[in-house]
Amino acid sequence: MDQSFFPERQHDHEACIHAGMAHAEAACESRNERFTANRRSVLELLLAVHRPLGVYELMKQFDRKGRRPATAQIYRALEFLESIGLVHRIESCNAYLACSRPGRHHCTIFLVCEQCKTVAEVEAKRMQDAIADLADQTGFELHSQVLEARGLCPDCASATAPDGSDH
Amino acid sequence: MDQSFFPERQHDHEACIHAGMAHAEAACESRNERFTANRRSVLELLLAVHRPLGVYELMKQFDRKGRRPATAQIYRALEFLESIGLVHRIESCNAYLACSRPGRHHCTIFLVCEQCKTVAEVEAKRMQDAIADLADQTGFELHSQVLEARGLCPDCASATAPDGSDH
DNA sequence: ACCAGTATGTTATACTATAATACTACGGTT
DNA sequence: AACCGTAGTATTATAGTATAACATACTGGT
Repeated sequence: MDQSFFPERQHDHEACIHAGMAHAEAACESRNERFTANRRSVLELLLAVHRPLGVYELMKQFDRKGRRPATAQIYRALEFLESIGLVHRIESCNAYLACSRPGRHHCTIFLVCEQCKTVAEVEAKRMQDAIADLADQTGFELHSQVLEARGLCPDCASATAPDGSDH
Repeated sequence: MDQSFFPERQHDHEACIHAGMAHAEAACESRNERFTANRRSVLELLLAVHRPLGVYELMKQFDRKGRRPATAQIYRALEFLESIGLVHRIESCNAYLACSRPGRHHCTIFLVCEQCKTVAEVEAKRMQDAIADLADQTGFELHSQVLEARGLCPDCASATAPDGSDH
């Protein structure tokens, strides 16, 4: 069983944040967009966890020398980050997640753990194909799709297994 | 091209509302649940259109002899209707849709028209299978899924086609 | 008539989202 | 260097989504 789609317990999270920021830096540069302090802070907060954060959560953690930003500022940063594919909105959580595979614009599905809220972002080619076919059949002009699965990640599933066992 | 997944322009909408209410009646009866005035009104409003309605929209149209209900009442009715499969929440709209295939508990995907907001609810067996396989591969314990496609319904797609034609 | 359980009415509050406006920082032009 | 337009920020206000808490009313069974 391949669990590598969910972040491993002992993965090097510092490296993972670092890579995210570095990629963002490059992505902005290549588009001639500015990676401002506002945008930087929001992305940093999102990269710090592998789960979606709501705007209030972001706002509370966002510390610009004591001042709390208004929601509008957070949304602006999120909108920008989303527009260049660095952040995804998770519809079933009304919250935002740092992209774990930036630069690769594959169609993905989000596996959302209802217990620990961790989200795995995994490629969903088969589903993409199924949706495209379906659109063809129905005459629907497909623009985008929302694919989210809800349940328990491997760790939480084994922790809450009916017999309490874990193997 | 099969467009029957989207409601036809000239379909008998009265019959369609009627059938929805009749099914709801039966569903409540069979579960020993009460189909109260509150629940009835909300479902009627949703059945009156083939698109998702937000809670404010429901509230405004909801006329209990001049009195506007509070949001809590609407949410209570929605929660109940959703729990017995008569209503679906469309995550990407933050709004609620009357089920167009009540009684059949298949896995479905919602095709949401971004122009006219009409939603088609179509069976998605292939996607269900793909997700189940994916869950197996990743050790994810699947509870439910959110499948929504966004784009243009056949009518709106042809109306906004680049050449303006419609044939 | 009473009781228990369910649903409602109401108030309050938290969270999500966007509009509008004024101000500021940056880059390019002359 | 002064000017100017654009993009981004700061701030205020407001709309829409969602839930908690509590009192009241309805329903069915004994």
